[in-house]
Amino acid sequence: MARMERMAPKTRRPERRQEPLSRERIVGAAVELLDSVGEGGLTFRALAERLSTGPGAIYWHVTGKTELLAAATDAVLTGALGGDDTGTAPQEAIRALALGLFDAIDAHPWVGTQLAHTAQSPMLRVFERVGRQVQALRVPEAHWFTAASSLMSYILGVAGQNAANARRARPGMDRTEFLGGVAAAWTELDPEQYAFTRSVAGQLREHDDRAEFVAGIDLILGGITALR
Amino acid sequence: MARMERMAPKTRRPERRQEPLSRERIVGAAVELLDSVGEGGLTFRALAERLSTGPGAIYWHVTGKTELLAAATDAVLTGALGGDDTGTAPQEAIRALALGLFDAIDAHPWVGTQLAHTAQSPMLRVFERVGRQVQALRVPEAHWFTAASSLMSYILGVAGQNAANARRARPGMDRTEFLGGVAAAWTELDPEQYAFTRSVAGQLREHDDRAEFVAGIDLILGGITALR
DNA sequence: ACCTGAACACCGTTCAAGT
DNA sequence: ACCTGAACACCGTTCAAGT
Repeated sequence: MARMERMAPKTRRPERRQEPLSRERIVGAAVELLDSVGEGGLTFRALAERLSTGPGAIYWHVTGKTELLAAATDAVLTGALGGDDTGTAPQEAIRALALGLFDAIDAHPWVGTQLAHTAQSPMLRVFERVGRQVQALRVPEAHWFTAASSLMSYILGVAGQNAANARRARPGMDRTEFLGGVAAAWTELDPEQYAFTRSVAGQLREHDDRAEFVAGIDLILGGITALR
Repeated sequence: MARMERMAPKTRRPERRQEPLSRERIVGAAVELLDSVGEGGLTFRALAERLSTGPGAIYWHVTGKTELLAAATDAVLTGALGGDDTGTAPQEAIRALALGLFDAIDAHPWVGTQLAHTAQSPMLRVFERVGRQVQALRVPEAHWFTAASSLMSYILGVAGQNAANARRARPGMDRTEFLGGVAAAWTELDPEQYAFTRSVAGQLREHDDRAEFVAGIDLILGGITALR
């Protein structure tokens, strides 16, 4: 009896009584659903069940599925943009920002798809963050726009494609095992049509998406700093 | 009566008798439907009507919607990969290839979305084409994979995002009018949160997606050639 | 071998009715 | 003001039946 000191709280544990529905709770549940069951799993009925209501209730807080997906995307991206760059060298700040987005999209692959659909406002925030570092790199003003938009496009574009690749592999498969399989497939391609691809199959096997991603950033940064 | 020389052809116009269904015709009709009514308009029922059959007939030639979309994407991308690079300087060949893809995706914006979903084989073809030019640039072999995959990711990623932007603007709106509107909106952003974005609103106004796209390629090419 | 079209299970969205 | 849940219109896919 003394064993499990179950000092009952004075007030009953609050029964997990249904908090009221809210845009915030809905978007949160949507993100969870997207993460666990994928884009096809996000259904107003499934979402309603998870929130223990009817599907119609959701429409009181959200105009429809499009807005719901946009809000979910926004939530994830906002989380990834949390860091603070003050005091960091511009190149390093850009790498950190890029990796934050890369990891967020890798963890929530459906965000990659959404980026192509909506997501106006998060993109603007990315643009601003990148742009400030471009300024800090002392790039001539005439090149600011090009430099910032190239970087942003690369970051979001590549992160999105990486997520797509990840989705293709995923089914519990081990990473190196997967890469090995693809590399093996490359080796069996037609030697004439795919001479180059075959020649880098080995590099694929020991390749690291994340490192490759940063390497691409550095290529662009190299091009940008050459502008001054 | 002589006015409209309606010289009736000897043989009756061939009645446009129903050619038999085929994977090719189905994919062609799907591309047309996607172009004209967008991704939401591609329906087995709509497609069947356009081909004057029932929806079930399509399943004899195609396993489902996923394969249909992949095939449509493949068809467009294959068309864009038509050119021949032999005899062109590598940098120029890469720009041409990139622009071909950019224009194709711009003309068929739904391809941008699909790139994030499937499209394994067309990506491999892009990779090979880009890779050969990377070799021609005399990049050290250890960097082949990184250089080629950075370029490909940038090309497909940016082209896809451009298509998404285009879709946002499209409704018949004039291009410069549209850019002017966005630039004006940028000018009204919070000066503290969006200092950089506001400062390049003018550059946005006179900016050219296509030129910007190539400028980004050149940045990467700059970084790549710095590797040797 | 190929096509037909009704039928099935499921979806986003609406809305009268409730509290 | 907010929630309920049946109902509507529509979707991808299947399949027995036809030719």
